[in-house]
Amino acid sequence: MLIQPRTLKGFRDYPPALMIPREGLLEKARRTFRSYGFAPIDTPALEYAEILTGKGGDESDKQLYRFKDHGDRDVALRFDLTVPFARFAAENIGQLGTPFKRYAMGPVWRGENTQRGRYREFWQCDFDTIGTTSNASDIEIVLVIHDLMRSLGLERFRIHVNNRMVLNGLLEEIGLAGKTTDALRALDKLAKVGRDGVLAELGEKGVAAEAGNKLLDLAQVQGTNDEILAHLERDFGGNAKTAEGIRRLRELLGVVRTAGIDDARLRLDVAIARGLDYYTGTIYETFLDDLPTIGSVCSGGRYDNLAGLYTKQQLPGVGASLGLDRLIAALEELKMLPNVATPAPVLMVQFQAEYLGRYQAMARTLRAEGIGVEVYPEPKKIGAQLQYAEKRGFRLALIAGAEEFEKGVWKLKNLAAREEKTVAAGEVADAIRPALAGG
RNA sequence: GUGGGUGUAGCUCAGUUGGUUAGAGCGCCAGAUUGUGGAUCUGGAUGUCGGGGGUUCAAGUCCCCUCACUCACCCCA
Repeated sequence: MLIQPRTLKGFRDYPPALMIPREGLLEKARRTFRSYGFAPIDTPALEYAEILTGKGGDESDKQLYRFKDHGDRDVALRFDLTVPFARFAAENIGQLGTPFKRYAMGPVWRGENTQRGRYREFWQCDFDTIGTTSNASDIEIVLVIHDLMRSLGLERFRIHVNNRMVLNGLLEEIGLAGKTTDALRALDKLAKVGRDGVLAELGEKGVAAEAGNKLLDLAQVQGTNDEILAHLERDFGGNAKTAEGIRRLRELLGVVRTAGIDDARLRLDVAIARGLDYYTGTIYETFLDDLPTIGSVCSGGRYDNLAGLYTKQQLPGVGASLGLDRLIAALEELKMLPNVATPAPVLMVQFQAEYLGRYQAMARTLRAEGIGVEVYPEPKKIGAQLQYAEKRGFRLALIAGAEEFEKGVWKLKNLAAREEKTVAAGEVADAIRPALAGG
């Protein structure tokens, strides 16, 4: 009896067509993080359950993959990279010193129901700064998100920002301080369920219609980012928390603008709150203009108390996380993924088997020049080999037989253009480079 | 986790009120074409109808269970 080959719900295989762009995105993300001075770290997939529970709220506890290991230890798979980082920081901050900036990329697991762009195993690319409450770090996160998205080839996106202090202050002022979580969760759905929907949910949670309306009025203030801030300040600037939140947001907008980023990229959105309980200040979400329904592809915020669960030392932090698999799902849907199943751009046609040695010699020469070359393994008909090359997404093919070797030349074929030119043996690499440069 | 939808060839799908050997397009393979792939022609292979069980003389079609995908809720990357 054969075992049926299959994967678990929410867990996936990654064929070359997914893995090649995936590795490309990871490489670009890595370069961006490093360019800002974030240093790489990694932490285990498995942690003591007590490290992870109670950090993201009830919901993330429910979603935890949790079990007893062979030593009867209560363990769980990480559901994000931020909580393990807080544990790591608490353990090692003495050696690391502050401020400390790190990036980490790896899989996380959440046992929730699947949906488009939503899996039970997915990769996050996290970047965080800990050890400082300086708003400069909050602002830098916006710059990183922006440059990250651009480096990944995305132009049409918008970074939504908010600050929990603004919301917390507002809630205090309208008498909802005790219902912060309920109120924020309801408010978070504004874009989805509309004003009446939010009011209804607030009503269920015991919030009076008057307070609910007040909250919504504020969350729905229209205008430019600056106008919204001015409006909030006028009405609630007297509250210390709100005032501080506004100050930070205003500085953020100003610095980002001065740093040369288009205002239209940033959207002050008082309605976003984020479900994770550990956020305390600035909040970020990033949406694709062409596919907003897939959700935020890069989110995060400031968490000033997270590491406090593991150490008495004050370790505030701020950061965000790129949802790699969700982003790839979006790119796939937007047909922005190249249909390439080969990581090497050049196919060496095995035209006449007796010249295999010469083919391999040329392939090695090119590889030494940094050009990826695959030598076709069988001396099949040239047409068949070219067809293989096109199907896999090779850019160029090299062809040579007795005639060419006699003259000391190679035929270099551009697969897409179906154009062929003859190149002297010593100039093959030079001829290939410009042909590959054009995207 | 809750509720709705879907699941037929590699892909996109058709398949009438249950009724013989389950179809189309595209793709794939071989040949026409033993130094060159987008065309044409000829020939060819395609499937446990997601899986299991049941009703029936008879199930792709009806019922139950299960798995996966998908949408909504919830939550989130």
